[in-house]
Amino acid sequence: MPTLEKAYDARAVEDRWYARWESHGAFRGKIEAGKDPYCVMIPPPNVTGMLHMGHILNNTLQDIFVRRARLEGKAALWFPGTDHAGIATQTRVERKLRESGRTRHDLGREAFLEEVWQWKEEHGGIILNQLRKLGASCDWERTSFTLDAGYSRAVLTAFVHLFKRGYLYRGLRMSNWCPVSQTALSNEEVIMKPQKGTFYKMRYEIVERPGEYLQISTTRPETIMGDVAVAVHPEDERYRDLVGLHVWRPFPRASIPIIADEAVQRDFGTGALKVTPAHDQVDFEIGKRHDLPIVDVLNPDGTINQECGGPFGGMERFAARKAAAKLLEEQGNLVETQPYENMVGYSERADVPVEPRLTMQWWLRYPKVEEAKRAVLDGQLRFHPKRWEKTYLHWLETMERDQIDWCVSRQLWWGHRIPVWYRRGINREELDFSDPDQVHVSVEGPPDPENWEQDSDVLDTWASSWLWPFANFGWPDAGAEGSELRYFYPTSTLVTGFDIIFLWVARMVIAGLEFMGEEKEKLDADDIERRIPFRDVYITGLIRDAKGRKMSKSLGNSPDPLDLIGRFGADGLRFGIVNIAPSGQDILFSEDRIEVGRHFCNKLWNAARFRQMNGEVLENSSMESVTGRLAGASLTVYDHWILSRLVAVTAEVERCFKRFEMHAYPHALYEFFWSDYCDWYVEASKSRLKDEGTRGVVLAVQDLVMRQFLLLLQPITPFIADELWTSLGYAREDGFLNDEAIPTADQLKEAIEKVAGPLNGAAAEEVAGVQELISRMRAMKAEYAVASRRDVSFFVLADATCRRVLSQHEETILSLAQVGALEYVDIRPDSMPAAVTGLGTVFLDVAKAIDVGAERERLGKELIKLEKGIQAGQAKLSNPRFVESAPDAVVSGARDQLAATRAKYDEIRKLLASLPPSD
RNA sequence: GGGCGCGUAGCUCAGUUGGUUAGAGCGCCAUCUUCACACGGUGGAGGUCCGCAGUUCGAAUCUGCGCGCGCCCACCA
Repeated sequence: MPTLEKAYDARAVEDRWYARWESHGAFRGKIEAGKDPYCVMIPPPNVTGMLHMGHILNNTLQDIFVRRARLEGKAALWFPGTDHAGIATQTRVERKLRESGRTRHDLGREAFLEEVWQWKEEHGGIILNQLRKLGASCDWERTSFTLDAGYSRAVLTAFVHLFKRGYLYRGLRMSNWCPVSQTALSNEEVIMKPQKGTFYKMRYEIVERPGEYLQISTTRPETIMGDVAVAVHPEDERYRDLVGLHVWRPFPRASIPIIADEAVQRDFGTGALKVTPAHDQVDFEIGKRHDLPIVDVLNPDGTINQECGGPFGGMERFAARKAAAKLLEEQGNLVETQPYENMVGYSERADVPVEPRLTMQWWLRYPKVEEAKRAVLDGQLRFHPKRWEKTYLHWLETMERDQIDWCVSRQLWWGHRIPVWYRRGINREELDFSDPDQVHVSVEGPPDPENWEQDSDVLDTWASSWLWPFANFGWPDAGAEGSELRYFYPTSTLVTGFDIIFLWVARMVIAGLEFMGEEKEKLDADDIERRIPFRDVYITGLIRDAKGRKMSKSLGNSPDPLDLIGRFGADGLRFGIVNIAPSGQDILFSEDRIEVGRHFCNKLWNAARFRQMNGEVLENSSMESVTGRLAGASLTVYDHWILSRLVAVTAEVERCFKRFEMHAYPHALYEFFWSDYCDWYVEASKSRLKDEGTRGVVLAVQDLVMRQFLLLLQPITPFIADELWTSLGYAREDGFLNDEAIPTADQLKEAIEKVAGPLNGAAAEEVAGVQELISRMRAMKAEYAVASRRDVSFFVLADATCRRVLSQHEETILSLAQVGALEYVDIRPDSMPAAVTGLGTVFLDVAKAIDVGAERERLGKELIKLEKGIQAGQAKLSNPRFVESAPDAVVSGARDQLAATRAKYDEIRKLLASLPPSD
């Protein structure tokens, strides 16, 4: 058995253990007869991504759930993989090409895709190795990728099904266009941001009344060329007589009608709206209602086009805005400008304003929205913390009410190409999608490909990752009785951030409901139960810096997780980050806040070291072999107390997992181990360790505590747990903590009581009394500046009952309070500082004259505190309604407390009276 | 405009069916290098639980109003 070093060195331990785990296949998830399945699907990181703090928190929590499940005897599987991340990855490779002066179009589709695959081979999967450093217990042999052949087949199959079931359609609609990525985006990929700009008030001359003008406000004068009408509210008195007339559009000069439409807000701006159907959703709808032409003035890259762009053809859109304003001014048509801030949609990826643009896209009408809501309302799918259920439901309700469809096509090359073929030579504008001679939709493609042309778009990445929970198990081919899909699906817990509840979580639920079973229009409760992709969703907060700012590259406030692992240890980082994560709120990160994790590991390490130094490690390979050493032994009150606390902390951890209160989990571990075990139990048992006759019992208790504690701890700090598991002799031959079963609180209690008899329920109270006494004695020593002296004595004034307790604990008291002797007295010694405790009054023998004034003040302060307590207690107990209505336990508790407080109060009064008069 | 949440010690947060005289970590002050651990021990200072009103025998906890802050959703150009 190697001796442990003085300070814990995580580096020396962690890599070694991970390699052992992996080579022994410790994380392999498989069907195990008689065991309950437990499956976590990793939220697939972008294949070219790097580990950031969000991943650390998220994946630590997943690992905690999975490792705990293993200890609870479940067949656990953590399924890893990466996401092809269409826009992000394609953009990266295009950027690289641009460095050598090329674009993807120079290469052509096929050659470009080869380039991307090449990039993926070189740079993909770095993040997976980083997760190994963190200790993630993924089943790496399964590592999935959303563009793998099998996965792609699932994606295309889903598309074909949805098309055949009538949920997918192609349509010319207003969509969010990113001029940088040059593709359409879904609403969820557009982020609204406040943008400072200008509000331009301008005037259009009325055609039928030369010299008269209509004033119009806009933030976008660069789209004037696309104006096809001016709209006012039908009930707006100011403009009623103008409806039906025309105004002159200033450039290119043209006569456009003044129309009335209810979509116009009378009290906004001038109450007259320029209508640009090609570049605004509202305008588009007004255009439809009034049968207006559509004039598109933009190119796909956001520049103004030559055909309709009038004088600004070729200009970049924001330059054109300024130029248009200038031209208005020159024409005398600009009435005034004012600074203005409005919300503008930005492309999430490219971080530029998106353009509402009329384009031909594939749209998905969401199926099973009603069922997705019911899954949560009926409690089959649970969010933790629960309040996120409202966010989820709210989004689904909006989708349903406003019939918002999902734009699933992207004008990219990197992704799943849409499995739709159009017969060559047919006008694409007038296709009949129900005619298989014109449009072919299948996974395999048409049998005569030479006569067809495939849709050039690919699918939104989220339209592949929404199948993640079942596509990874081989759907649509798998699903037979006895298959992994049957065994592990629905998966157990999903851990993710609230930012993708819409993008991913809700859509996975919908996909599960739609595909995990026979095609069915309406689902009943049993169907929902079987089809949902997971039962529990644990939502994490966002990691921010210490000032509450989002972490970002540009701020440079995002620490490198690998660097942190190097300095704190993966265990230290894991413990630290979970320890500071409040329940479902954002997390303010700073290094000194996670230091506690490293310190805790070191404390644990040294406690194990202390155990090692005090006696040979004995046969410890099962709980019974440890408890067996307690048989027939006489346990002290401290033993009873710490073993009761061990049972209690085991129950507390069980509660944390059951209720998904993961912030309370490290707190419970920390407090038990540091305060109860190290500060009190280990310290109090030191004297018994020096005695041959009692050492064995103490070591057995320590071994039992450490064993159970390592099992409780392993999910959060797996490396050090396994290291100590082995060095303290708990490991079976070549085994891991990973393979062990954790005793439940009930099992632990039963095992202890079987050999040692019932645990003493009153031990806690007795220990608390001794702890109070010791603390008071230490405090007095510190106040009188004799803290470092061990030869001071205390006099004790106590009744017979207390004396009996004190004498039983005398050795502990002397050693923990660092006192030479306790001397029992029957009368109050004069002129000594004193403290009143539940076990009697203690007097510090300072062996010199005390400062009477200071002592009087000290006691006086305490008297005031006690007085307040007495008043509160009296007020309560003299109220008959309290005595009648409060539970008996509360009333008797209040009585006991009042009595104890009174006793202390009286004793202090006597102490004060016994002090000599201060002059 | 609609929705969600937060306000407790200098800082970050616990406090889950209302029940003793409100807690932790960090920071701060003092003290100790005593044979597990200075990544440590011991002691201490520090709080009108945002405010007001209400319900109750009893409120940090429940209700209402107000103040301050954060986030999400949303087509007022």
